[in-house]
Amino acid sequence: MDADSKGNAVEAAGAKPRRGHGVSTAYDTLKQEILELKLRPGSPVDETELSTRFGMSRTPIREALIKLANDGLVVTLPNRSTIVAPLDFLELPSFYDALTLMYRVTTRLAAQNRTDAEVVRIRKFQTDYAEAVAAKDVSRMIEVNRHFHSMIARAGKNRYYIELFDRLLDEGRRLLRFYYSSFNDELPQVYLDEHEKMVCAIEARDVETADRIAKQHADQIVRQIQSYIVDDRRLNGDIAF
Amino acid sequence: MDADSKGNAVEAAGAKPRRGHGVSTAYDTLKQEILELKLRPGSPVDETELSTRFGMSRTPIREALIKLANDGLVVTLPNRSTIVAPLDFLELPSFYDALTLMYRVTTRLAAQNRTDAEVVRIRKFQTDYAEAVAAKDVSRMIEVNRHFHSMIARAGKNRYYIELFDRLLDEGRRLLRFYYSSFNDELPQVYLDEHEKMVCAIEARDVETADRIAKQHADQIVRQIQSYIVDDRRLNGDIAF
DNA sequence: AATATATTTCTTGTCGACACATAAAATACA
DNA sequence: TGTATTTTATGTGTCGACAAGAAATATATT
Repeated sequence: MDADSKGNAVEAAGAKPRRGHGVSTAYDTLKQEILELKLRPGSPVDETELSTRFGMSRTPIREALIKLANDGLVVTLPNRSTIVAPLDFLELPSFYDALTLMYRVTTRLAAQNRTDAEVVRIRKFQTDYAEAVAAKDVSRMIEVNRHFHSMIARAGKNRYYIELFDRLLDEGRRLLRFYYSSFNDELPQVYLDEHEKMVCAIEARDVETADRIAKQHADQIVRQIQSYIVDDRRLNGDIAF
Repeated sequence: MDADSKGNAVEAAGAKPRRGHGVSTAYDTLKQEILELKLRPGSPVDETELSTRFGMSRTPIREALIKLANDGLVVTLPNRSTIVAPLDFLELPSFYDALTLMYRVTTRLAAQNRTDAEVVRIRKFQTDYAEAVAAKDVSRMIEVNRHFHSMIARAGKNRYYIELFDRLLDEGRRLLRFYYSSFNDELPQVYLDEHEKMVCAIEARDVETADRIAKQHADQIVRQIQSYIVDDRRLNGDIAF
């Protein structure tokens, strides 16, 4: 399972790793792998193993793990190994609540504070998303979707909302990944339309409409995740009969 | 200025510091000092100096600083000394906005989800606050105020809101500290009354009232900070004439 | 004298090693 | 056979040291 993952991220021989690139590469790589579920939720993360894998000392690994712990992507058990943060289904209601609120607030603020340049950048992600849908590249869809909404939050220019929202979007990315097998071809089109309306409202500086669409969009996503979970339950439930 | 601060946090000789208490003591102490403005915003934080001061290696100091950086209390300049996060007045509008929203959301949720035990604990902080007001202990007032609202957020039981709110409350603590000289004796009583109404609404599970009081309370605090800043400007403005 | 270059200094980023704490394994005991 | 205790093993927490990078100082050059 992790046999081939060893050594594939080792710096190429002869490369000169700049001072301080150790932590960032470890952090970025691990974050990506956690979000894409290449590292399974709950699985242990061995510092020593990572240090050999990344070809660096344990110190930068350690610092990267602390950052990941602060992002909520990893849980540190004192004196014992740290593990990839589990997907806690009991906390899903909190997640839905916060996600919906942040969708609304960031989209509202974007409609208020956007610059023209930011609208252009948001539209770029929207076309990227459309391409991913056309290509049926689910992985890319999930990633671009995250960037799309993150860009909207940035146009809102509230540092606190941006950080929380990014975190929620990452968590959502893990959830969607977890259930991406049940993705059917209908839903992406709904998202695409909602995104379009959202961009238009932001461009028109129509705060109330932006708010309404954001709420609608959030509800849509929450319903989707919930339906995934129901489907999942049904599969496991078969055994009981 | 920092002459007497050296060595006052060194572990007593002969004490056996448990494994892992290094980072937490450094983290807690530094956090406290930053929030109380004993460490001035923008001032450099030297790892080596701290390691001698706390009587431990640079490694745990480093890890504590990374955590503080993630809390936004410290800014790390690559290959350069890290500094205590400056109070950025340009970001105050964002801060007001987020603080108000979090006041409302957490108080709403507390009214919805509180247990009886939590109401008791919230009331405890309320009486502590009253005592601090009676004793005119501004420092304690600011600290207890933070715990009071943090406890309300905890009663709301949304992890994401709790974390963001705690961070905002800490930032607010620094701001209040910065201007605490202008504290007059009228305002604390207003807060006390509002807190009382807030607890009653939470106890009665009256979500709408809780929301209204929270907004009112947030506006009150924002106005206070703003008036402080206006007074501050006026002082500096005199030079221009 | 002013600018450009070399040197020194100082702090961070990284390393390898060691000691401690916890879990798992092995043993003793009822 | 099941439970309590000791032993081993594995991985973390901490340390001291070294090297790289940037600012500050000194030196050289026009």
